[in-house]
Amino acid sequence: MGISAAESVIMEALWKQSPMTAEAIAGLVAEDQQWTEATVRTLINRLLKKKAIVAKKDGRRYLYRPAMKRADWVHEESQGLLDRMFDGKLAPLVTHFSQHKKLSAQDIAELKRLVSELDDGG
Amino acid sequence: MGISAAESVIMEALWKQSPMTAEAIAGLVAEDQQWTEATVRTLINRLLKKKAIVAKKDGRRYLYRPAMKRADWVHEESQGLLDRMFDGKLAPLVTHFSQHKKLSAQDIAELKRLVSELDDGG
DNA sequence: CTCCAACTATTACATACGTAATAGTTAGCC
DNA sequence: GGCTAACTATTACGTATGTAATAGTTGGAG
Repeated sequence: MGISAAESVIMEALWKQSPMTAEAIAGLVAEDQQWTEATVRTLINRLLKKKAIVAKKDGRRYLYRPAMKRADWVHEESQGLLDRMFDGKLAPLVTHFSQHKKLSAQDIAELKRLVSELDDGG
Repeated sequence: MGISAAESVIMEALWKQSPMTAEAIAGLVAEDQQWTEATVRTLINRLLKKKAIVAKKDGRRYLYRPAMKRADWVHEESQGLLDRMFDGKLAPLVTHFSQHKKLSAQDIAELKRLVSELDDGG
């Protein structure tokens, strides 16, 4: 259904740079993950099947690129979280963090700036 | 590892009211889910195994109650999302919503109030 | 005591996911 | 044109999850 955690590593690589060959993707993610190239290829194929990425033949190999925008994915995931635990709304999440995580002064400053800009810019 | 989506339905029921018997839980969640009582019992047992809930014998049956606070669970999940897609910080998530979801006037008012209170109360 | 009803515990099974190995195909080199 | 290296595609396998059925246990009614 959705993009799994492991698959999202591939997506992030492609959002950072694309199109890329499977080899290039493997190279990029190898910096953080302990995966073999076979694993990367499996994930690529699952993403293809899910239509989350597309492939275009380039000579003997394929070049892969995302079929969805990162912002859209981020939005789906975020809205999903809000729906599941914050009545679908952003404010209660902010409330939660303000009550539990003890936002840093910098976080608060950032939030204040954001909110004031919201007021301004629309 | 974590609490799955289906399992969280049981948790939410127990956070709403506890302790409860398996039957009572099944009754509560039956309003929203199409699950048989067997399914509810499976989920209860998995949550027990994960130590997310505890059982206490009450005569011939068990009473179940959460072993973790909802706020803690919400926090883990939320922080997980922030870590995975917002560099671990809250402000970028708010930025994302302000740019993409077109927050409603009410959302913005709420956010403004929250932020001003943050300033006040510490 | 024995049997049943009410509970709990065990087992089932399909799909998804994490992780990977092996098989199949094809573009070039000789 | 056939072989090999480089790619892709297929298959594998253990665990998690969603969903549930069946087996086992035990407190009470007779």
